[in-house]
Amino acid sequence: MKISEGVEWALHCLILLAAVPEGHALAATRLAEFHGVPGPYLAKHLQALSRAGLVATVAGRRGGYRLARAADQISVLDVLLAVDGPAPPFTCTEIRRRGPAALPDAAYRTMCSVHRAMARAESAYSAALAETTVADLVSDMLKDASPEGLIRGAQWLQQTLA
Amino acid sequence: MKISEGVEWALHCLILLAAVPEGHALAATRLAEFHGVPGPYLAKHLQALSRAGLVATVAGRRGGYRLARAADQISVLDVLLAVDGPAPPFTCTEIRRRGPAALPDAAYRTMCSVHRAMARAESAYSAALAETTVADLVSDMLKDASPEGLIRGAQWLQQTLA
DNA sequence: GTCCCTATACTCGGATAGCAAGTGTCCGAGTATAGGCGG
DNA sequence: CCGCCTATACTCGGACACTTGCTATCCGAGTATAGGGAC
Repeated sequence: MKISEGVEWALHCLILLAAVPEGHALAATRLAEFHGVPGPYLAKHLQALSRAGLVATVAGRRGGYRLARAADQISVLDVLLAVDGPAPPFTCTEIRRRGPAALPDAAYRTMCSVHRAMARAESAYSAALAETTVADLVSDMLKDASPEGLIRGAQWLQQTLA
Repeated sequence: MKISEGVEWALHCLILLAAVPEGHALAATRLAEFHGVPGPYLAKHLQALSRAGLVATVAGRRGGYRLARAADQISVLDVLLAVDGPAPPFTCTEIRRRGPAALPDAAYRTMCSVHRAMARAESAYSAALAETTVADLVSDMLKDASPEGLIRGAQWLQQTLA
């Protein structure tokens, strides 16, 4: 089990985008250089966020990405589903229907016990991610980050948007 | 994010092994043919369970696998960690330490907010899996399965162990 | 009849190929901007 | 001086190679068993 690295990148990008004032946008190249990650590949994940409707794109010369809705209306779960895909981590292959003890398909009305147990765990996982929003990440970050780092980030942002 | 298919197989194997009476064992080949999965590959995952101490191996002619401890002492989380590996799904690459707003490593005392959010969700996930045991899976399965299927399984097991 | 020995057949265990998905990169289509030109 | 037009430079979007890890398989080392022989 492994979560795509792009999820982490996307979340950090959304945190940064939350600091961009209305009417401005950040290009994929800028987001990449701020985070020190390969630009073209980050663009791929930003496109996924765009398809999912989490960020809006602004075309043209001073274009780029901006949040499509308020930061407290974007949950971490939304980001995970957008970047990593909506497929659940555990997929039941119904192996109980194979082998010498198999029965006709009509005999299997309910999920198998293994599937139920995994589904319960995934619900708990999703719930935890759904109740955390990008706005929460921002406030958590502001609470713990060193003033020095925040100042540098703000200066970079101001200079880049100018 | 995708969980190895072997996790499902391993759980079903443990459920079946829970039905094996004391003093007997089931070979990997038998477990594979009961579940209709490729034998040599299943063996690989059974070895992982063996390394983790969840199942005990019996060598020799009438050998095979049996549970290493009581079914209510084996949690689903144990199985996931044994088969899928102990590495957490989300790995923080500390991208906040890169780019123009980076600071010396000493400035980063706490986990970043993204990392904390993912860690919370994974804790909820692990907790849900830890409180479900193989014994629970067995009783759930017995509750819902059709009598016909249970009879066939019991017959197969009796015939195989004889 | 009982015990011991040997050969056997079966078991697990790790090392070895094949394949799919994630990772990383590139170039083309489209658009807001900036400058130049005409009125 | 103001408005319009054109060329430009920048943006996103999807299509193309590469690497890592999961999937699938095989053969070798080790052991309890079953049979045969000796006492």
